[in-house]
Amino acid sequence: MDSIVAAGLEILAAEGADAVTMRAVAGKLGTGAASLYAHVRDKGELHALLLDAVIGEVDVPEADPARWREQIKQFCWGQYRAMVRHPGIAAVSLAHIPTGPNALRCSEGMLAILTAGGLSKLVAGLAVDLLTQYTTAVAYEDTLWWVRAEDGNDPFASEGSVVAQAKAYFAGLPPAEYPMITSMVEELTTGDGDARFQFGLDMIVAGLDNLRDWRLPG
Amino acid sequence: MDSIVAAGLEILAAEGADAVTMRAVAGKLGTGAASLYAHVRDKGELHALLLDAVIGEVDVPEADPARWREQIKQFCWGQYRAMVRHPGIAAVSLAHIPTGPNALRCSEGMLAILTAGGLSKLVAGLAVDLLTQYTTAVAYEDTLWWVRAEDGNDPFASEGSVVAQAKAYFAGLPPAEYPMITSMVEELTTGDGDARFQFGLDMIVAGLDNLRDWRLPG
DNA sequence: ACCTGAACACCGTTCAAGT
DNA sequence: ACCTGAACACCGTTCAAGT
Repeated sequence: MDSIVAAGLEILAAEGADAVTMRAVAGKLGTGAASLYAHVRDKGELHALLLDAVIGEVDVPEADPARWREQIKQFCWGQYRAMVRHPGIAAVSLAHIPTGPNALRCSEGMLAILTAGGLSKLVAGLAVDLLTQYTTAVAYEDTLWWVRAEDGNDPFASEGSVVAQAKAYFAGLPPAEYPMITSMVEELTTGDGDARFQFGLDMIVAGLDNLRDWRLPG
Repeated sequence: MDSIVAAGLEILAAEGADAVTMRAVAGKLGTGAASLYAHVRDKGELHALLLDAVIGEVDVPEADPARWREQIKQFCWGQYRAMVRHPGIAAVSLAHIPTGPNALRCSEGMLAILTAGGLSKLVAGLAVDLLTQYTTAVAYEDTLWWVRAEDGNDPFASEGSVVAQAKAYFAGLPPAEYPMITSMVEELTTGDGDARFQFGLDMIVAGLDNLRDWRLPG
């Protein structure tokens, strides 16, 4: 059952989330797909196990009230890097909403950091969801590039050329119809995944700072 | 080719994104799956067409510099509601990163509103990605509940009982291991999808207000 | 208890053949 | 140009049969 997770992670890294099929995992273990059902209820549970294994690699810092902004950013960077280390897992996370033991440990740690920082319980809870979702979504977008570069037939496909392609696409649009986009080509295509992730983190933390006592409408 | 989109949207609404197969769409049209390939390159293009059709329902307000905060929130609410009206489309959007003509029109309008509000071009561009991603992710989470309620065998499954289930789950955790979560059960499970979406919007706009001249690191 | 092969009911996509 | 049936190479899952 542990070797099942290991085999799944190998396939995930090599061929992406869609390639983690019952048959492929069983094949890597030298057996048939039906054998897996003795250890795992279905494909969804297998994916959930992979997800929680990856989340287990993320460090959660002890809450230090004076440094909550750095700490929450540091944690999210750890989660982001763990997902980038396992390309494809972000897709699994988006499809599942993680609830395994390691995910709980992360939520617990994030709540400790955020409430130590003076956020209300309600805002801390909402922030945990929002930060997790944001981190996952950016990691997912990064791996979309990876998959596309992988199975495209252009041997020069790489992160650089994807940006170049986007730049050419925006620049080629009719300026009359798209005055904003065509006048902002440079700004729209600058910055790699890491820089863009940093922007979102800075922005979310700034937003939390301003809404630490936000209340439900009505 | 227009009827293909209509058939796809019908299946999407009735059975979710996974049910929009070539065979199902062709079946609804009284033909075979192979016939669709005369009008559409592959399943991905079909999904992209559905996505752009839904995005076409979203209104984009004329930029009014004094009201950029309300305007951008209003736009995102429109996009959110359009996706909730077509359960399942959010999953398609997450998998594709929309680039159709209607998506371009939306990006153009958002950039106009945000730059009118005084955000730098760089921040406006990053904000468009972030807001679109946030809106899609929340709509997607909403429809996850919907799907689960749909195919669960519990006839009482509904939004209310999902929350009740989560509440019971959190309350049942060992307090020694999860002191934060168990002491915040009420706050963690309060607020429906709409209220949570509003929180994120308020937070993102507050964050943008504080980072309107953010620059790339280094 | 665990594993297996074979089968069932599905997929997306291709392709030769028709009109 | 458009449509079709049949086929290919896959899926997840079940189940009777083995050890």
